[in-house]
Amino acid sequence: MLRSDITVAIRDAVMHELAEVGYGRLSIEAVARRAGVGKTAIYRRWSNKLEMVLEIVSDVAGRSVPLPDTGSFAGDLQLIMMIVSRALQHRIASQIIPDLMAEAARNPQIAETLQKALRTHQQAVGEKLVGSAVTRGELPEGTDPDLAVDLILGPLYWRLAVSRTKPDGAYLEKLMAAVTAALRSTAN
Amino acid sequence: MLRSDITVAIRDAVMHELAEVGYGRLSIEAVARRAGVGKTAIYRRWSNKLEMVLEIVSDVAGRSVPLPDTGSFAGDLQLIMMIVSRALQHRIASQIIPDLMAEAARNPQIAETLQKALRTHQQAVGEKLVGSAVTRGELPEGTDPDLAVDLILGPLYWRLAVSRTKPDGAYLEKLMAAVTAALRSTAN
DNA sequence: CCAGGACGTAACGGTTGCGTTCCGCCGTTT
DNA sequence: AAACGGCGGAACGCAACCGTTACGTCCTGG
Repeated sequence: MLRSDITVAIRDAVMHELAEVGYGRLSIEAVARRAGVGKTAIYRRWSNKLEMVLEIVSDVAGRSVPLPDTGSFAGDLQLIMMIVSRALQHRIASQIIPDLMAEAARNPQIAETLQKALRTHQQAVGEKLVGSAVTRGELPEGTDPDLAVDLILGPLYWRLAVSRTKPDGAYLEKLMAAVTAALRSTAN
Repeated sequence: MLRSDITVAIRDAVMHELAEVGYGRLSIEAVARRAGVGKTAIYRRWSNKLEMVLEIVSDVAGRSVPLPDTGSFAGDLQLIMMIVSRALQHRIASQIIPDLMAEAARNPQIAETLQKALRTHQQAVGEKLVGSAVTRGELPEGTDPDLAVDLILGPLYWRLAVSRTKPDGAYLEKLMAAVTAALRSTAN
Protein backbone atom coordinates (compact mmCIF):
# COMPACT_ATOMS: atom_id res chain seq x y z
CA MET A 1 0.00 0.00 0.00
CA LEU A 2 1.28 3.43 -0.94
CA ARG A 3 1.78 5.61 2.10
CA SER A 4 -0.75 8.41 2.12
CA ASP A 5 1.45 10.88 3.99
CA ILE A 6 3.98 10.61 1.17
CA THR A 7 1.26 11.11 -1.42
CA VAL A 8 0.11 14.23 0.38
CA ALA A 9 3.65 15.58 0.53
CA ILE A 10 4.03 15.06 -3.20
CA ARG A 11 0.72 16.69 -4.07
CA ASP A 12 1.66 19.62 -1.95
CA ALA A 13 5.07 19.91 -3.53
CA VAL A 14 3.57 19.77 -7.01
CA MET A 15 1.23 22.64 -6.27
CA HIS A 16 4.00 24.80 -4.86
CA GLU A 17 6.40 23.93 -7.61
CA LEU A 18 3.72 24.65 -10.18
CA ALA A 19 3.19 28.06 -8.64
CA GLU A 20 6.88 28.86 -8.53
CA VAL A 21 8.17 27.71 -11.89
CA GLY A 22 5.05 26.88 -13.89
CA TYR A 23 4.13 23.74 -15.75
CA GLY A 24 6.70 24.18 -18.48
CA ARG A 25 9.64 24.13 -16.12
CA LEU A 26 8.26 21.78 -13.53
CA SER A 27 10.63 18.86 -13.07
CA ILE A 28 10.02 15.63 -11.28
CA GLU A 29 13.37 15.87 -9.58
CA ALA A 30 12.48 19.24 -8.10
CA VAL A 31 9.16 17.90 -6.89
CA ALA A 32 10.91 14.99 -5.22
CA ARG A 33 13.46 17.30 -3.61
CA ARG A 34 10.79 19.64 -2.33
CA ALA A 35 8.60 16.85 -1.01
CA GLY A 36 11.60 15.23 0.68
CA VAL A 37 10.91 12.08 -1.24
CA GLY A 38 12.67 9.80 -3.68
CA LYS A 39 11.90 9.97 -7.35
CA THR A 40 10.86 6.36 -7.09
CA ALA A 41 7.98 7.25 -4.83
CA ILE A 42 6.67 9.54 -7.55
CA TYR A 43 7.09 7.14 -10.44
CA ARG A 44 5.37 4.50 -8.35
CA ARG A 45 2.26 6.71 -8.42
CA TRP A 46 2.27 8.33 -11.83
CA SER A 47 4.09 7.46 -14.97
CA ASN A 48 5.03 10.95 -16.08
CA LYS A 49 4.77 14.65 -15.39
CA LEU A 50 1.62 15.32 -17.40
CA GLU A 51 -0.33 12.51 -15.80
CA MET A 52 0.79 13.57 -12.36
CA VAL A 53 -0.13 17.21 -12.80
CA LEU A 54 -3.47 16.42 -14.41
CA GLU A 55 -4.48 14.07 -11.64
CA ILE A 56 -3.47 16.42 -8.87
CA VAL A 57 -4.85 19.58 -10.41
CA SER A 58 -8.17 18.14 -11.45
CA ASP A 59 -8.56 16.73 -7.98
CA VAL A 60 -7.97 20.10 -6.37
CA ALA A 61 -10.12 21.95 -8.89
CA GLY A 62 -12.84 19.37 -8.46
CA ARG A 63 -13.43 20.36 -4.87
CA SER A 64 -15.66 22.98 -6.28
CA VAL A 65 -17.69 25.77 -4.93
CA PRO A 66 -21.31 25.06 -3.96
CA LEU A 67 -24.03 26.73 -5.97
CA PRO A 68 -25.10 29.92 -4.29
CA ASP A 69 -28.68 30.60 -3.32
CA THR A 70 -29.05 33.55 -1.03
CA GLY A 71 -32.60 34.37 -2.08
CA SER A 72 -31.82 37.43 -4.16
CA PHE A 73 -29.83 38.12 -7.28
CA ALA A 74 -27.84 40.84 -5.56
CA GLY A 75 -26.94 38.45 -2.78
CA ASP A 76 -25.99 35.65 -5.15
CA LEU A 77 -23.87 38.01 -7.18
CA GLN A 78 -22.09 39.39 -4.17
CA LEU A 79 -21.41 35.89 -2.89
CA ILE A 80 -19.99 34.73 -6.19
CA MET A 81 -17.78 37.76 -6.51
CA MET A 82 -16.51 37.31 -3.00
CA ILE A 83 -15.71 33.67 -3.60
CA VAL A 84 -14.00 34.31 -6.92
CA SER A 85 -11.99 37.26 -5.73
CA ARG A 86 -10.90 35.31 -2.68
CA ALA A 87 -9.82 32.42 -4.84
CA LEU A 88 -7.97 34.61 -7.30
CA GLN A 89 -6.13 36.42 -4.54
CA HIS A 90 -4.83 33.19 -3.11
CA ARG A 91 -1.10 33.28 -3.71
CA ILE A 92 -0.80 29.81 -5.15
CA ALA A 93 -4.02 29.74 -7.11
CA SER A 94 -3.30 33.09 -8.71
CA GLN A 95 -0.04 31.75 -10.09
CA ILE A 96 -1.20 28.30 -11.09
CA ILE A 97 -4.43 29.20 -12.81
CA PRO A 98 -3.10 31.62 -15.42
CA ASP A 99 -0.16 29.32 -16.00
CA LEU A 100 -2.34 26.31 -16.70
CA MET A 101 -4.71 28.40 -18.78
CA ALA A 102 -1.80 29.42 -20.97
CA GLU A 103 -0.52 25.87 -21.10
CA ALA A 104 -3.97 24.63 -22.05
CA ALA A 105 -3.72 26.66 -25.22
CA ARG A 106 -1.07 24.26 -26.48
CA ASN A 107 -1.82 21.03 -24.66
CA PRO A 108 -5.23 19.50 -25.44
CA GLN A 109 -5.11 17.19 -22.43
CA ILE A 110 -4.66 20.07 -20.06
CA ALA A 111 -7.32 22.03 -21.87
CA GLU A 112 -9.79 19.20 -21.54
CA THR A 113 -9.10 18.68 -17.87
CA LEU A 114 -9.42 22.35 -17.09
CA GLN A 115 -12.55 22.57 -19.17
CA LYS A 116 -14.08 19.70 -17.27
CA ALA A 117 -13.04 21.03 -13.90
CA LEU A 118 -13.93 24.66 -14.38
CA ARG A 119 -16.06 25.48 -17.38
CA THR A 120 -18.73 22.92 -16.71
CA HIS A 121 -19.15 24.09 -13.18
CA GLN A 122 -19.21 27.73 -14.24
CA GLN A 123 -21.97 27.07 -16.69
CA ALA A 124 -24.00 25.40 -14.02
CA VAL A 125 -23.52 28.32 -11.67
CA GLY A 126 -24.38 30.77 -14.41
CA GLU A 127 -27.57 28.97 -15.32
CA LYS A 128 -28.63 28.64 -11.72
CA LEU A 129 -27.89 32.27 -10.97
CA VAL A 130 -29.64 33.63 -14.02
CA GLY A 131 -32.47 31.13 -13.84
CA SER A 132 -33.41 31.99 -10.28
CA ALA A 133 -33.11 35.69 -10.95
CA VAL A 134 -35.40 35.42 -13.95
CA THR A 135 -38.07 33.46 -12.09
CA ARG A 136 -37.84 36.03 -9.30
CA GLY A 137 -38.36 38.73 -11.89
CA GLU A 138 -35.01 40.34 -11.14
CA LEU A 139 -33.68 39.81 -14.63
CA PRO A 140 -35.52 39.91 -17.95
CA GLU A 141 -36.36 36.64 -19.64
CA GLY A 142 -33.91 35.53 -22.27
CA THR A 143 -30.91 36.72 -20.32
CA ASP A 144 -27.88 34.82 -21.58
CA PRO A 145 -26.23 32.86 -18.76
CA ASP A 146 -22.96 32.59 -20.68
CA LEU A 147 -22.82 36.32 -21.12
CA ALA A 148 -23.52 36.70 -17.42
CA VAL A 149 -20.61 34.44 -16.53
CA ASP A 150 -18.32 36.39 -18.85
CA LEU A 151 -19.43 39.69 -17.38
CA ILE A 152 -18.86 38.51 -13.85
CA LEU A 153 -15.67 36.49 -14.18
CA GLY A 154 -14.05 38.50 -16.95
CA PRO A 155 -13.43 41.75 -15.14
CA LEU A 156 -12.46 40.00 -11.92
CA TYR A 157 -10.07 37.68 -13.67
CA TRP A 158 -8.63 40.50 -15.71
CA ARG A 159 -8.01 42.66 -12.70
CA LEU A 160 -6.84 40.00 -10.28
CA ALA A 161 -4.95 37.58 -12.46
CA VAL A 162 -3.80 39.74 -15.32
CA SER A 163 -3.33 43.36 -14.43
CA ARG A 164 -2.87 42.34 -10.81
CA THR A 165 -4.07 45.38 -8.99
CA LYS A 166 -5.85 44.82 -5.74
CA PRO A 167 -9.48 45.91 -5.83
CA ASP A 168 -10.83 47.69 -2.79
CA GLY A 169 -14.33 47.22 -1.49
CA ALA A 170 -15.62 50.25 -3.35
CA TYR A 171 -14.39 48.82 -6.63
CA LEU A 172 -16.20 45.56 -6.03
CA GLU A 173 -19.39 47.40 -5.26
CA LYS A 174 -19.14 49.46 -8.41
CA LEU A 175 -18.47 46.33 -10.38
CA MET A 176 -21.47 44.61 -8.89
CA ALA A 177 -23.71 47.52 -9.74
CA ALA A 178 -22.32 47.67 -13.24
CA VAL A 179 -22.83 43.97 -13.88
CA THR A 180 -26.35 44.11 -12.53
CA ALA A 181 -27.22 47.02 -14.77
CA ALA A 182 -25.62 45.28 -17.71
CA LEU A 183 -27.71 42.15 -17.29
CA ARG A 184 -30.92 44.01 -16.58
CA SER A 185 -30.50 45.80 -19.88
CA THR A 186 -30.56 42.67 -22.01
CA ALA A 187 -34.31 42.80 -22.27
CA ASN A 188 -34.66 42.58 -26.02
CA MET B 1 27.39 45.69 -38.87
CA LEU B 2 24.83 43.09 -37.86
CA ARG B 3 22.83 41.87 -40.79
CA SER B 4 19.22 43.01 -40.51
CA ASP B 5 17.77 40.09 -42.43
CA ILE B 6 19.26 37.78 -39.83
CA THR B 7 17.84 39.91 -37.03
CA VAL B 8 14.41 39.71 -38.59
CA ALA B 9 14.63 35.96 -38.93
CA ILE B 10 15.53 35.66 -35.27
CA ARG B 11 12.74 37.94 -34.08
CA ASP B 12 10.31 35.93 -36.12
CA ALA B 13 11.58 32.65 -34.78
CA VAL B 14 11.32 33.91 -31.22
CA MET B 15 7.69 34.86 -31.64
CA HIS B 16 6.79 31.52 -33.15
CA GLU B 17 8.78 29.56 -30.63
CA LEU B 18 7.19 31.57 -27.83
CA ALA B 19 3.77 30.70 -29.17
CA GLU B 20 4.57 27.02 -29.52
CA VAL B 21 6.38 26.15 -26.33
CA GLY B 22 5.99 29.22 -24.12
CA TYR B 23 8.60 31.29 -22.36
CA GLY B 24 9.43 28.62 -19.82
CA ARG B 25 10.56 26.12 -22.39
CA LEU B 26 11.90 28.51 -24.98
CA SER B 27 15.48 27.62 -25.76
CA ILE B 28 18.04 29.63 -27.65
CA GLU B 29 19.11 26.56 -29.55
CA ALA B 30 15.59 26.01 -30.81
CA VAL B 31 15.34 29.64 -31.85
CA ALA B 32 18.59 29.35 -33.76
CA ARG B 33 17.43 26.14 -35.43
CA ARG B 34 14.12 27.66 -36.42
CA ALA B 35 15.66 30.86 -37.72
CA GLY B 36 18.25 28.90 -39.69
CA VAL B 37 20.96 30.76 -37.89
CA GLY B 38 23.98 30.02 -35.72
CA LYS B 39 23.75 30.49 -31.98
CA THR B 40 26.59 32.95 -32.33
CA ALA B 41 24.39 35.27 -34.33
CA ILE B 42 21.98 35.39 -31.41
CA TYR B 43 24.55 35.90 -28.70
CA ARG B 44 26.07 38.65 -30.77
CA ARG B 45 22.76 40.55 -30.35
CA TRP B 46 21.53 39.67 -26.88
CA SER B 47 23.31 38.23 -23.93
CA ASN B 48 20.64 35.82 -22.72
CA LYS B 49 17.13 34.54 -23.19
CA LEU B 50 15.35 36.99 -20.92
CA GLU B 51 16.97 40.03 -22.48
CA MET B 52 16.20 38.76 -25.95
CA VAL B 53 12.57 38.03 -25.26
CA LEU B 54 12.00 41.30 -23.44
CA GLU B 55 13.48 43.36 -26.22
CA ILE B 56 11.57 41.60 -28.96
CA VAL B 57 8.26 41.43 -27.19
CA SER B 58 8.25 44.98 -25.95
CA ASP B 59 9.11 46.12 -29.42
CA VAL B 60 6.18 44.26 -30.95
CA ALA B 61 3.80 45.28 -28.17
CA GLY B 62 4.97 48.85 -28.50
CA ARG B 63 3.55 49.14 -31.99
CA SER B 64 0.36 49.98 -30.25
CA VAL B 65 -3.12 50.67 -31.33
CA PRO B 66 -4.12 54.26 -32.07
CA LEU B 67 -6.60 55.94 -29.79
CA PRO B 68 -10.06 55.62 -31.26
CA ASP B 69 -12.25 58.63 -31.92
CA THR B 70 -15.22 57.84 -34.05
CA GLY B 71 -17.38 60.65 -32.70
CA SER B 72 -19.68 58.55 -30.56
CA PHE B 73 -19.25 56.32 -27.57
CA ALA B 74 -21.00 53.43 -29.30
CA GLY B 75 -18.66 53.77 -32.25
CA ASP B 76 -15.56 53.99 -30.09
CA LEU B 77 -16.66 50.98 -28.10
CA GLN B 78 -17.38 48.92 -31.17
CA LEU B 79 -14.03 49.84 -32.65
CA ILE B 80 -12.14 48.90 -29.52
CA MET B 81 -13.93 45.60 -29.22
CA MET B 82 -13.23 44.81 -32.82
CA ILE B 83 -9.56 45.60 -32.45
CA VAL B 84 -9.19 43.64 -29.24
CA SER B 85 -11.10 40.63 -30.43
CA ARG B 86 -9.12 40.61 -33.66
CA ALA B 87 -5.89 40.75 -31.71
CA LEU B 88 -6.91 38.03 -29.30
CA GLN B 89 -7.99 35.75 -32.11
CA HIS B 90 -4.64 36.05 -33.81
CA ARG B 91 -3.09 32.60 -33.54
CA ILE B 92 0.28 33.71 -32.27
CA ALA B 93 -0.86 36.56 -30.07
CA SER B 94 -3.47 34.43 -28.37
CA GLN B 95 -0.80 31.98 -27.30
CA ILE B 96 1.91 34.44 -26.37
CA ILE B 97 -0.12 36.90 -24.38
CA PRO B 98 -1.57 34.55 -21.76
CA ASP B 99 1.77 32.82 -21.50
CA LEU B 100 3.65 36.02 -20.78
CA MET B 101 0.91 37.20 -18.44
CA ALA B 102 1.36 34.03 -16.43
CA GLU B 103 5.12 34.35 -16.55
CA ALA B 104 4.89 37.95 -15.40
CA ALA B 105 3.39 36.70 -12.17
CA ARG B 106 6.75 35.27 -11.23
CA ASN B 107 9.25 37.38 -13.13
CA PRO B 108 9.28 41.06 -12.17
CA GLN B 109 11.21 42.07 -15.28
CA ILE B 110 8.59 40.57 -17.56
CA ALA B 111 5.85 42.07 -15.44
CA GLU B 112 7.37 45.52 -15.72
CA THR B 113 7.87 45.29 -19.45
CA LEU B 114 4.33 44.08 -20.03
CA GLN B 115 2.98 46.73 -17.72
CA LYS B 116 4.81 49.42 -19.62
CA ALA B 117 3.78 48.08 -23.00
CA LEU B 118 0.15 47.33 -22.28
CA ARG B 119 -1.27 48.73 -19.11
CA THR B 120 -0.13 52.28 -19.68
CA HIS B 121 -1.64 52.34 -23.10
CA GLN B 122 -4.86 50.79 -21.88
CA GLN B 123 -5.27 53.45 -19.26
CA ALA B 124 -4.79 56.13 -21.85
CA VAL B 125 -7.40 54.56 -24.09
CA GLY B 126 -9.78 54.17 -21.18
CA GLU B 127 -9.43 57.77 -20.14
CA LYS B 128 -9.82 59.04 -23.65
CA LEU B 129 -12.87 56.87 -24.30
CA VAL B 130 -14.64 57.72 -21.07
CA GLY B 131 -13.56 61.34 -21.14
CA SER B 132 -14.97 62.02 -24.59
CA ALA B 133 -18.16 60.15 -23.79
CA VAL B 134 -18.66 62.18 -20.65
CA THR B 135 -18.15 65.51 -22.40
CA ARG B 136 -20.56 64.37 -25.08
CA GLY B 137 -23.04 63.55 -22.34
CA GLU B 138 -23.16 59.88 -23.27
CA LEU B 139 -21.86 58.74 -19.91
CA PRO B 140 -22.50 60.21 -16.47
CA GLU B 141 -19.79 62.28 -14.85
CA GLY B 142 -17.55 60.40 -12.46
CA THR B 143 -17.52 57.28 -14.58
CA ASP B 144 -14.43 55.29 -13.61
CA PRO B 145 -12.16 54.75 -16.62
CA ASP B 146 -10.40 51.82 -14.96
CA LEU B 147 -13.70 50.10 -14.37
CA ALA B 148 -14.59 50.75 -17.98
CA VAL B 149 -11.39 49.12 -19.17
CA ASP B 150 -12.02 46.11 -16.95
CA LEU B 151 -15.59 45.78 -18.19
CA ILE B 152 -14.51 45.93 -21.79
CA LEU B 153 -11.34 43.90 -21.79
CA GLY B 154 -12.26 41.47 -19.05
CA PRO B 155 -15.09 39.60 -20.75
CA LEU B 156 -13.33 39.62 -24.11
CA TYR B 157 -10.09 38.35 -22.65
CA TRP B 158 -11.90 35.77 -20.59
CA ARG B 159 -13.81 34.42 -23.54
CA LEU B 160 -11.10 34.61 -26.16
CA ALA B 161 -7.95 33.83 -24.24
CA VAL B 162 -9.19 31.73 -21.37
CA SER B 163 -12.33 29.83 -22.11
CA ARG B 164 -11.49 29.99 -25.81
CA THR B 165 -14.90 29.83 -27.38
CA LYS B 166 -15.40 31.81 -30.53
CA PRO B 167 -17.87 34.66 -30.14
CA ASP B 168 -20.28 35.25 -32.98
CA GLY B 169 -21.41 38.69 -34.06
CA ALA B 170 -24.54 38.48 -31.94
CA TYR B 171 -22.50 37.84 -28.85
CA LEU B 172 -20.35 40.87 -29.47
CA GLU B 173 -23.43 43.02 -29.92
CA LYS B 174 -24.94 41.77 -26.70
CA LEU B 175 -21.68 42.39 -24.94
CA MET B 176 -21.51 45.91 -26.30
CA ALA B 177 -25.01 46.67 -25.15
CA ALA B 178 -24.31 45.20 -21.75
CA VAL B 179 -21.14 47.21 -21.25
CA THR B 180 -22.84 50.39 -22.34
CA ALA B 181 -25.67 49.83 -19.90
CA ALA B 182 -23.21 49.00 -17.16
CA LEU B 183 -21.28 52.23 -17.58
CA ARG B 184 -24.39 54.38 -17.97
CA SER B 185 -25.59 53.09 -14.62
CA THR B 186 -22.63 54.38 -12.64
CA ALA B 187 -24.32 57.68 -12.12
CA ASN B 188 -24.00 57.92 -8.35
C1' DC C 1 9.99 -14.35 13.17
C1' DC C 2 9.80 -13.83 8.51
C1' DA C 3 8.07 -12.18 3.80
C1' DG C 4 6.63 -8.36 1.27
C1' DG C 5 6.44 -3.92 0.04
C1' DA C 6 7.17 1.02 0.18
C1' DC C 7 10.78 3.91 1.17
C1' DG C 8 15.34 6.96 0.30
C1' DT C 9 19.72 7.02 -1.91
C1' DA C 10 22.70 6.60 -5.49
C1' DA C 11 24.00 5.68 -9.82
C1' DC C 12 23.09 4.68 -14.56
C1' DG C 13 23.20 6.18 -19.86
C1' DG C 14 21.03 9.49 -22.62
C1' DT C 15 19.21 13.99 -23.85
C1' DT C 16 18.92 18.88 -23.87
C1' DG C 17 20.36 23.30 -23.10
C1' DC C 18 23.65 26.73 -21.54
C1' DG C 19 27.22 30.27 -22.88
C1' DT C 20 31.86 30.15 -25.02
C1' DT C 21 35.39 29.34 -28.32
C1' DC C 22 37.53 28.44 -32.68
C1' DC C 23 37.33 27.66 -37.43
C1' DG C 24 36.80 28.67 -42.41
C1' DC C 25 33.75 31.15 -45.63
C1' DC C 26 32.39 35.18 -47.85
C1' DG C 27 30.98 39.91 -48.93
C1' DT C 28 32.53 44.88 -47.87
C1' DT C 29 35.56 48.39 -47.28
C1' DT C 30 39.64 50.49 -48.15
C1' DA D 1 44.93 42.82 -52.77
C1' DA D 2 44.42 42.77 -48.11
C1' DA D 3 42.00 43.50 -43.79
C1' DC D 4 37.78 43.32 -41.47
C1' DG D 5 33.64 41.55 -39.61
C1' DG D 6 29.42 38.98 -39.59
C1' DC D 7 28.18 34.50 -40.68
C1' DG D 8 27.22 29.08 -39.95
C1' DG D 9 28.99 25.08 -37.93
C1' DA D 10 31.13 22.30 -34.70
C1' DA D 11 32.73 21.34 -30.46
C1' DC D 12 33.64 22.46 -25.70
C1' DG D 13 32.72 21.71 -20.35
C1' DC D 14 29.03 22.10 -17.35
C1' DA D 15 24.55 21.48 -15.45
C1' DA D 16 19.90 19.73 -15.12
C1' DC D 17 16.58 16.14 -15.94
C1' DC D 18 14.83 12.16 -17.85
C1' DG D 19 13.14 7.32 -16.63
C1' DT D 20 15.20 3.08 -14.83
C1' DT D 21 17.64 0.10 -11.81
C1' DA D 22 19.99 -1.88 -7.70
C1' DC D 23 20.53 -1.72 -2.96
C1' DG D 24 19.74 -1.52 1.99
C1' DT D 25 16.42 0.06 5.55
C1' DC D 26 12.20 0.14 7.91
C1' DC D 27 7.42 -1.08 8.91
C1' DT D 28 3.59 -4.13 8.76
C1' DG D 29 0.83 -8.35 8.52
C1' DG D 30 0.62 -13.03 8.92
